[in-house]
Parts: sequence; C-alpha cells; structure tokens
Amino acid sequence: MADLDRLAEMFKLLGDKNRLQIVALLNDRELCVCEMVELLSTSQPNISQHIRKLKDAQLIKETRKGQWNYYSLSATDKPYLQAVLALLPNQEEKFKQFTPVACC
Amino acid sequence: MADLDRLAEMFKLLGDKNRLQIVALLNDRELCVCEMVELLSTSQPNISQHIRKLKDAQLIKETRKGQWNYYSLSATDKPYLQAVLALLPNQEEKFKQFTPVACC
DNA sequence: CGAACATATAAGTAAATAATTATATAATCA
DNA sequence: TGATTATATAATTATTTACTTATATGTTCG
Repeated sequence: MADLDRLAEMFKLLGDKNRLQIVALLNDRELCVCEMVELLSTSQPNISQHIRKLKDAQLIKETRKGQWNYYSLSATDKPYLQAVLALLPNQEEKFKQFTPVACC
Repeated sequence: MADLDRLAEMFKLLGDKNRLQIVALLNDRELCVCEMVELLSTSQPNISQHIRKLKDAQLIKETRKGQWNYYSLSATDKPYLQAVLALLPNQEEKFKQFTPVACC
C-alpha cells in the first residue's frame, strides 16, 4: 500500500471524536478501560471496540495489571504519530473534572 | 465545538484516500477538475463531491478560468494544515506519469 | 469452587459515507 | 442561437461505520 494510503488510514482512524479523545488522554497518561468509560461518558463495549482499532493499528499497546487492562501510546516515535500528537490540545481539564470511580 | 472535535473533523476529512490524494496533488500545483479525474482515475461527479467537502471546510479554494474550475490549497497557514501538509509524500511521480487529456 | 468484577467479542441495528447514475447549470464557440 | 464542453448538483444505491444489546472470557476473592 502506498504511503499516501497508509496516511489516509491513520487519518481515518483519528477522524473519530471518541478515538481522538482516547489518544489525547493517553498522551497525558495511561488509562484502564473503565477510566475511559468515565472520561468519555460512553459504554464499555464502545470503548473496547475503539481500543481494538487503535491497537490493531499499533497506535496503542496494552498491559494487563490484575483484572485491569491498561493502555498507553505505543511507539510514539513512529512516523506521523509524533506530528499528530503535537496537534492535540492539552487534556488537563478533563482529568481535573474526573473523579475516579470505584472500579479502578 | 471543542478544539479536539474540530481536529477530529479535519482528520475525518483527510481520512479518505481520494480526498487526501487531492490535497497532496494540490500541494504541488493547482488543478482543474478534469485533471483530477485523470490523475485519480475516478468519475467526475465523484471528484466534484470530494472537492465540495474540501471547499466547505475551507481547505481549498476555487478560481474559475473560462469554463474550467481550478482548485488550490487555501490558507496554508491555517492551524493544523501546515503540519498535515508536511506529512504528505511528494507527488512528482504522479505528475510524471500524467499525460494531460484533451479537456485541459 | 462460585460469585463478583473488568474487559472482550459477537450479533444486530441505525446512521453516515462514498460512489454511481441521471440531470442541471454555466461557459465557449461554430 | 444551438451544440459542445466542463462542472455541479440531485437522487439513488451500496458499503462502511458507530453504537447498542447480549454474551463470553479471564481475574480476584470470599
């Protein structure tokens, strides 16, 4: 596949509000699924499915800690990704308003 | 709309093979519709519709020259766009293989 | 072991999107 | 003016995508 096509694939992946929000949050710190559910106010399966797409594209990686799956950005030195991360607005506010729920 | 949402919108717009190709080509030089039809090997209405989306988002601008509509990148100093353009692979090869058709 | 919890996956549904086909508009030129 | 060319728009169809609901898997802990 041509460079341009792969770039389009990446843009498509990031061209979703929820997925881009996940990437932006992970740019600050790693998170488990239930934290993302809280932060994005959506359902657990919805988060899990977006995560899978990001993982399939190797944008994020998973580390299990007990019963929790934590996710973090993977290969931040990967071509393109660094440039994209630089565009993301800071997510401090999101975290400030965030009161961790029982699960995590 | 939040910064992040607008960024997602832009990624979605660029997350299409054909539209990204158009932007990449326009990064080299302005083109009329029939040239894009040739270069992308797709139908004229298909090109026109992608162009409309790019124009609505003010990524490209139109200048009519006689019966031809030429398009070029608009406001290349716009936030984000410059960073995105820097990621685009060079399109020289595409132009080399391109033999302009009767129309233009 | 079995209940409770965290997460993933599968199946189904609804909405959005791209592409095609058909038609309209606008400019040129004989 | 009428034919031709370039392009836009509208209508339709097909595909893709996101989301929901339901269920399965894996871990912890009594």
